[in-house]
Amino acid sequence: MNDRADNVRAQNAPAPTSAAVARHAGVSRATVSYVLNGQAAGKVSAATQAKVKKAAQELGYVPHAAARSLRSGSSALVLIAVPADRVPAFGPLFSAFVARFQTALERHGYTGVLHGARADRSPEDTARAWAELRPAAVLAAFGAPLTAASVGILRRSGTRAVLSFGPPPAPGAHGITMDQEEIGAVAAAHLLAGGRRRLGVVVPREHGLEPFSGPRLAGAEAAARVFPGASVTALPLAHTEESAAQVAARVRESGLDAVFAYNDEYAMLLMRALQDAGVGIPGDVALVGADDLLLARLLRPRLTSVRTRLPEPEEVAALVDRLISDPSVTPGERFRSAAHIEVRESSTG
Amino acid sequence: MNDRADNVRAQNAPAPTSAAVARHAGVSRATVSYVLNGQAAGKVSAATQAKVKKAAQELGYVPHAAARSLRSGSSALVLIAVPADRVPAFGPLFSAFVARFQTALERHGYTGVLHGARADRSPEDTARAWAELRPAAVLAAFGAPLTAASVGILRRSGTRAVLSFGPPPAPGAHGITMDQEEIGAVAAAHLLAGGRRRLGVVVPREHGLEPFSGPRLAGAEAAARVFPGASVTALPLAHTEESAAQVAARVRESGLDAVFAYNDEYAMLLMRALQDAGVGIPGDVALVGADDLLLARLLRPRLTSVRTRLPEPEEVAALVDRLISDPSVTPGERFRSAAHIEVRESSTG
DNA sequence: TTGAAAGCGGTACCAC
DNA sequence: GTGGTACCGCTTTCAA
Repeated sequence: MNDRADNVRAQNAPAPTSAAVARHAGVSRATVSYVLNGQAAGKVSAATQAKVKKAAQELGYVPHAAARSLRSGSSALVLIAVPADRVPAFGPLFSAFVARFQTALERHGYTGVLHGARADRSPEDTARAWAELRPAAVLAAFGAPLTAASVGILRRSGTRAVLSFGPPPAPGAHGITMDQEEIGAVAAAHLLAGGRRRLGVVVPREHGLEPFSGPRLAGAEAAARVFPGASVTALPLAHTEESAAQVAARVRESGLDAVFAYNDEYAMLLMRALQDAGVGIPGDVALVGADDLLLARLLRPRLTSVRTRLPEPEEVAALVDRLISDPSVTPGERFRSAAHIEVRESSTG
Repeated sequence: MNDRADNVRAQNAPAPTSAAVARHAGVSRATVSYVLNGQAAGKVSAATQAKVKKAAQELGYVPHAAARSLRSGSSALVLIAVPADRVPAFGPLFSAFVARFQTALERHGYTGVLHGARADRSPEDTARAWAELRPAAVLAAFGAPLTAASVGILRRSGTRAVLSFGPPPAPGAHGITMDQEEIGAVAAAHLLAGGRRRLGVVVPREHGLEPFSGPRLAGAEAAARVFPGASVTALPLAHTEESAAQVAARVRESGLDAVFAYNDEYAMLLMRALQDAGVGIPGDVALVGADDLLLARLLRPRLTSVRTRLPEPEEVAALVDRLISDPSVTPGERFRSAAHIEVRESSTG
């Protein structure tokens, strides 16, 4: 073991290039390129191929992705953009999606990487930062900023596919849309059908969830409009116990008889606060969450939850691949989620 | 709106290059480079600078990061590698870390991206995949495969810093180590000090958590060894209700009086199952989780939880920056977490 | 103050 | 079957 010496060597010795491999194998760079890219069939003799592979092996040669994509004019990079300050808010559903999506992309020959978009920049600056990497595709997830202008920046700089994952797509982008309004509407419709009329809808205070909370609230309001005597109250709630206690008090004072809590995690928070405040669930207040996490089944009472199916990561990867191959396809929505409600104890009775 | 035409244009018109900007501004490529990189002071007249900037603006020019790093010989990319199949298991703590880490890196001039490492590849193949991107640094988090050989591959291909985040570092890598044994030891010591002697330790069945669950179990066993009459039983548990019910039954039958449940999420799962099985907490069984999520305070009884502080993302970013600037620094551990236990109702009495 | 040109690492056409 | 070489977009020395 001689770490120190290794380090010094590592910083002095430049990375082996294909030219180095060629020299070491006694062939030309062209030959190296053919062999190492499987273009050697009928061009390079088996003996030469073996020599080249051996040389590459011995030198520890690793191709330089940047040089390759510079020459070929297209990169294998797929950017999965998420708003950096909201990452913690997404939870296990999205994490699982990303993990499988990256794997699926790799099978199609792409490298998917997650890139956090800073919130303190304009959508255009953000798009320029992405465009510098010359990705083959950008998937802007969950409200990562995407405007018509930023789509233009990306496309002009050679990005072959721009997709919006979550919110409706910006003009020029393809969309994999999860209908947030429907989630609110389904939750509210269930509560109204159960006889509740004074609905509260949690609106997270956490910055950046507006693209979700707004439409969910709107969907609930729309559903309530068709029920005579129904009302909907917005309930701003931060993800802390203090805030939950305040909202619980407010729920009691204003005599609400049902709450759609944005998602399961806010629902758990609020359920505790309501119970601590002596509010019976579902007796006094019916409670509905969303996402249908395992969490929902673990709460007591078990939590009714609206589940919106995410698309299969493999399908999205295939779509991205298709769009990269043929970017002339007219932008449009390719997937629209359907919301389904899993009724449990927290909203019945 | 003419999306179709825009698309066709987008695929035909190549991305504007610095040469295009030069032509459009009527200057040389060199001048463009100086102006756009702030090297223009005392070299280029103000009038020319304005011309260049205007031209870049008009053409929608975005520099090509690959070409730049190819020429300059160093990239601004920092790879945050995580095992793809384990991403969902990490939870909000790590997500928040990554978000802030990326932001901090950006302030140092780097671009941090999350890269999922497929589990079905050898550590060396994985390292080669990373090396193709020629990152300035690689942070292998939470058991992304890192061996002495893969560190070598990275360093030889020009990666200036290789860090391990979580497990102890492989030879040649720097380490930001979170001591898993200590977590188990602290939990067990607390339970033993409270008079419990028949300890169970949850070992998640989910693949890929072994680097954490193993040491946590070992730490608990070590702590138990100094208490006469104390025993430790490993409790394999999958993250499902069925599995939890089975483990709960087993806990009751084998007369365990305390369980360290790996983390808060498994603790919640098991708490429910135990309560459903009529086991009193903390009366019959004391329960301890880890991570100290908000979740822990929301459970009833409130959950005792071992918290291990993560390093500040800003500090890690600064460390990465320093290592990139001076890669000759001898590898070593730069941070070692300290575990702290937050005692609540689930383990007292 | 500006421009010409070399070259980073790889690819692929064309000639031998 | 193999090698020479132009070129991808950008930076940077060296001359003008």
